[in-house]
Amino acid sequence: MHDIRAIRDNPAAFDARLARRPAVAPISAEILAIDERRRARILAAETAQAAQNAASKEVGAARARGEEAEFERLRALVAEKKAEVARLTDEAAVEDGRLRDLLLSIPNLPLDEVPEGAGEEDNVELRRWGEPKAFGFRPVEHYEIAGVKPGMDFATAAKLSGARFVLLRGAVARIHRALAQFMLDLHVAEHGLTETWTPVLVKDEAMVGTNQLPKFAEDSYQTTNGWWLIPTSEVTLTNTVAGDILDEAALPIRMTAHTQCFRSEAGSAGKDTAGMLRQHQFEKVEMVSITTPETSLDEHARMTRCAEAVLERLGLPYRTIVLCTGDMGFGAQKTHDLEVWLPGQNRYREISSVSVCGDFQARRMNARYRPAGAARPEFVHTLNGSGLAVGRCLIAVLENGQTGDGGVVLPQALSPWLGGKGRLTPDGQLV
RNA sequence: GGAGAGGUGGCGGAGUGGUCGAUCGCGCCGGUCUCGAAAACCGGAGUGGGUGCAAGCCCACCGUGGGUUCGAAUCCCACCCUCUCCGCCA
Repeated sequence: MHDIRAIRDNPAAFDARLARRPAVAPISAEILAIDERRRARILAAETAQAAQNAASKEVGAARARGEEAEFERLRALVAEKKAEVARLTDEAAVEDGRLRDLLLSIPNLPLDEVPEGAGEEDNVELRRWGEPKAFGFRPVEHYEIAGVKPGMDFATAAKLSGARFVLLRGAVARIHRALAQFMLDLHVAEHGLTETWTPVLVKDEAMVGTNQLPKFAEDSYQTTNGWWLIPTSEVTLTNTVAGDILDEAALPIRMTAHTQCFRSEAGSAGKDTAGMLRQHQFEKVEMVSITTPETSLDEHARMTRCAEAVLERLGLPYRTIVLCTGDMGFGAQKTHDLEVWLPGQNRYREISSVSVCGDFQARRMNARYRPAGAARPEFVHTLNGSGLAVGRCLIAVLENGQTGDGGVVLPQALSPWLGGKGRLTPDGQLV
């Protein structure tokens, strides 16, 4: 959410920065018009309230002095003011709600350094790591690998749940689990993140805090009693500090969690329907940092490195790109995407997204810290990043390790979580 | 799900109709004392909003939302949350 004072101070600058996102019209004039109405109503309501309070104080005094006529006069005055206050505060609340709704629906401002662009095609590659392997055969997609087929069962999942679900079994299920454990252990032991286990059902306000609501309700699932299934543990991890005033010494807070994630994939009909690239339910190891404003950009670089480290340990070729203004998510100031090489598709595909949100989410969830020595609390900065999407990582491991005969050589780094085993045979055995 | 207890400022904990934004203790900040520190003593400090060049002034906030009353932290209603016990249960 945006700072209304900042918009008031320099509406043109706000519009200009916002305009760097495509298809966003100038909106400061509308905001300021509502804000002016709002402030006028507040002023009127508070003036009336002050008058009521003053009269109300005199009422008691008049009665104590036994001035019956004065008592009755003041009583009537209070009653009159009271009605006025009720009407004016209602009006003020309407305008206040209108302003808040509008502010909640406006995306974050891209940092100046973010490249301008309309969409995916304008993203800028920052670096590449690893060489796509030269196979002596035509590599296939993960679900086409003979050794994978027995362990990746879309038909049974469809029987249970429908399209965009998968059931993993045997060796493939174990590799999937190993990947998640490997990621968590790496982040905890070597990157210093705090392992966290969170609910996956949350209240509205948590979803508002991390900007899934109010605008993107159709992308998530809701239970009959109103809970939302988290689309990412960014929601729970980031909202751990909602409403808090933290000591500066407590920052940065670095968390990681491995959770189920649920997405309706509304609007993605026909896209990535084969295999387990895009599912309604998937696992992700997420990273979230809470920092001071001064350190959030450094933290963004650090978090990106944490995600990259996962792919490097697994020996998976990837590239790191910075998203252009047209491809960036709603809450981000700047986003790095990691794209892993998928030989079956002969292209790089997104496997991680690392974003710095500045104080955008902190304002929504009222998360602050008290700078050392200073008097007033300030909003924290929040960051989130996948480290990594487990299902997609499984795909990458399987496709990059395929040997052409239906088998797969697995990354050495996973060995401790695979009981020392390192290969998937063409008939689906882990050996 | 049932019964009971409770939700007050960074923490603990008073306060059951007005003068309470709220006693007090701890912690925090500044000062006196000290070579320095501790102790002691003195002083300061909540959050948000409105208004003003500013000093300041005004409004709101005692879990949340309603209500009663001239007036609510205090009374009433609903809801949420926490704790204890019971039930059920991975």
